Amino acid sequence: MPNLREKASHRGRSGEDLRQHNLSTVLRLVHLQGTILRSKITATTGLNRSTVSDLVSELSELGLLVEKETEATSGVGRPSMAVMATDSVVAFSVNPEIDATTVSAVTLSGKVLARERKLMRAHPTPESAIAVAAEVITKMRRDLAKGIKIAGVGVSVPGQVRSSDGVIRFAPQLGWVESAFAAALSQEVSLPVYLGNDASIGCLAEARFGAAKGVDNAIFLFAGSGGIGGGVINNGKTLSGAAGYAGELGHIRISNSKQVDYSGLPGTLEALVRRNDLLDIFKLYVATDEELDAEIRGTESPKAKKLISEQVEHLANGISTLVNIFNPEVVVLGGFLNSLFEFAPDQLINQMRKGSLTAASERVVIRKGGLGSNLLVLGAAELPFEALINAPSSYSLSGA
Amino acid sequence: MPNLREKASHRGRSGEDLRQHNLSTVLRLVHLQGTILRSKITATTGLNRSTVSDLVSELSELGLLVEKETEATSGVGRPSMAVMATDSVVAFSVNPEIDATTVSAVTLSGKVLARERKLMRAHPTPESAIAVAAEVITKMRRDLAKGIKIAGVGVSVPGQVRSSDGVIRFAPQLGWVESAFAAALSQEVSLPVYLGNDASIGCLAEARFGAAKGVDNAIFLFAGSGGIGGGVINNGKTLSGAAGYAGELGHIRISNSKQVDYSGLPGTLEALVRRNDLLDIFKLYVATDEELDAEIRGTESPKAKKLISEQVEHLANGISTLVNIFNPEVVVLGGFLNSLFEFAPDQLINQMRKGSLTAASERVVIRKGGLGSNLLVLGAAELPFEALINAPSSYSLSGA
DNA sequence: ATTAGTTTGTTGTCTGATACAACATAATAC
DNA sequence: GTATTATGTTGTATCAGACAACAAACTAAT
Repeated sequence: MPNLREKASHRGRSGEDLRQHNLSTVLRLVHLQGTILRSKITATTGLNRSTVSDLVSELSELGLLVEKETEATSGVGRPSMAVMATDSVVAFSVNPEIDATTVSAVTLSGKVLARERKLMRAHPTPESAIAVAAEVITKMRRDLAKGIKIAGVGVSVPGQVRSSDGVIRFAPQLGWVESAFAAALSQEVSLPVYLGNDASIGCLAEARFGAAKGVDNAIFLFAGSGGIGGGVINNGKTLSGAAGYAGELGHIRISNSKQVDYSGLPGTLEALVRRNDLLDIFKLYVATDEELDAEIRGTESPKAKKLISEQVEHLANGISTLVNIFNPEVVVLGGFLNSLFEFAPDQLINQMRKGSLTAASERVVIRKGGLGSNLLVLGAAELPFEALINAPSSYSLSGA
Repeated sequence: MPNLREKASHRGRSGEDLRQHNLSTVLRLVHLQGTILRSKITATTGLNRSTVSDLVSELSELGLLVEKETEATSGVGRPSMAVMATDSVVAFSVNPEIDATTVSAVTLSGKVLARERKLMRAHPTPESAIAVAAEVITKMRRDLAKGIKIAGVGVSVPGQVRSSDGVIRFAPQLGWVESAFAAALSQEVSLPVYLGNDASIGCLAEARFGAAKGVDNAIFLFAGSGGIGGGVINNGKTLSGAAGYAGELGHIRISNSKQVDYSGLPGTLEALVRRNDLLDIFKLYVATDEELDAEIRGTESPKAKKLISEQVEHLANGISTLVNIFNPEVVVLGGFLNSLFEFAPDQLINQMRKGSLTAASERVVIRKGGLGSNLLVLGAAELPFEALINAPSSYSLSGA
């Protein structure tokens, strides 16, 4: 028999857990909503007015949120207090890429205080990326106002991350293998460091603040220069899998083609929907998603149209499979996948329906990702914020 | 803004919820373990001895579990009381098939008290299946000892089920479309009726009592005469999707073949791994899984071997995709899929690894389903039991 | 302007659930 | 038989949330 004590599902709850849960619930609500009336918190949580009052003042004393009188009164009765997340708690988000490493400072209230993109001359190693990140974080930290507290660092990794210990298993574009990235960066900056797969993080951001806001069952497909990543929100929670590798939606096999993807797997979505093939046909070497989108929109070339159309079909086939598996409400497309969708929305939707069960696909909505360049910045910052929100009264915040 | 009150994630908890949660935790533990020492409950839940004592006696008074002195003492100290689920709470499970409808009575302690398989002369309609099920349930109920309470009825449906209202959307083998099965059966027997997809139910049963017992991340693939179904356990919970249709793992597209499956979708796992093709090659018209398994094991025909080998490859490709998506610890195979696996385990494993990410597949174990014919019986009974366990003190049990 | 009505914040009290400590009980070990 | 160990039982303490009463701050109607 496995050790049952380990399983959260079999743990009992005590009064203190109750308090923690309710503190978390209130803080999460405030964090997600930005600003929210205390009366709204009461209504949403179902807790008593006096309890909410108590919870809010405890969170206030912890320095996690701020109360403000509402000026604009709407309706009869005593106006309710507005509650908002503090600007004084910050998380850093780090996004290592092939040619640059970006570091940002994000407040618990969702403001991006600073962003710095450090171009890397040589192909980055984990060590060089850690050094750059540590340097920028240390500098930003000095520049922050006194009294600001740091929740930690979130890193979006274009590759597979073992969530339990923050090890990068394999990041094909960067060529990184088995790097204890979180531990090393944490050592450098003396802050807790959380790692996540970039697509999972993007999914989280879209589900919290973007195109799938408020949706409990969503799929996110995101394509960049390094292939196709994905994430899944099932019942409001990120699909994680046993070791945290779940959600590799680019690597679903949709064809018996021998064409391989960036991880060497044949016939997958990523192998058949290739940004580089599109760039080639437009004779582009490098292009931003915007430039590529403009080409796709404007092209009159039958050859290009044929290629695009084929990719739309492959994408639809991939989405079909995912719809059958997950029965989502929303499918969010990011990067050039959205350009494909907008090129031929009907073709994509029809082909998707052809390949999926009626019951599962009848209510599916396909949407464009809504957060643009802030996607990974906000998403990565959510990792330390999530840890903070899950343990508001015991989480150890660091000074600036 | 969506109505936040609806979302469980934003609900606060009060003291009563705490009690409910702890009662549920204890009852669930007892239900899953069969018999468990009170000291073990204390250790597992982390709750205080006195609290556990209190919880157990409340559940005892509710007639949900029984305490017994342990005779076999092991170790020093006062012997702990053994706690077991009562035999006096029963759920009925119903399994409609093309040629028969099976009804069983299962106790909360996991014993199958009765089972009756009613052959259906004509192709069953929802109405005829409901009539048969109601008749058998009523008879069994009369035969039960006095004092036995009924938790409800669980139905395993070979098709897509909308979990919210217990409507069968589409059951291809049975030819049923849009049937309010749960409501109708509930009307007949005056008991709460819960519906589930057969493969999801099988998955649940395997995860609770069978080959994936104690595993928090598992995939279940089950093949019968009606195609391939599947279920997913993610973080200990059944994957449900927005409307409850998630987990249609037979309908993942793995090839660009035009061959369609029983739902008319081309190139899917179900379209390419076909029981009927195997039957044909062995010149069988109908066969049990055991008979088919014997043929597969014993065949010397190169043609048959080739076909089997192809099916193994397709199955491996399907599993690859699922492994990439879900990163499970265990993949459980049921029905003839297990025969395919045992025919060529190395081929299947190698091909699976070829098609999946190293990180995701390195620890995957493929196993044979361990519950046999009790699979759906136990699984379907879990549906009402689950409802009971989630609200032990307020669930309304019916008399026998 | 005054008053009634409405909604929300605040305060003190009550209830209920779990923790804790002390004691009782039942086994083993020597 | 006594010491030791582990568990059940009982009474008390603590803590969190519910509830009721009241105060506060607004709108609307007269």
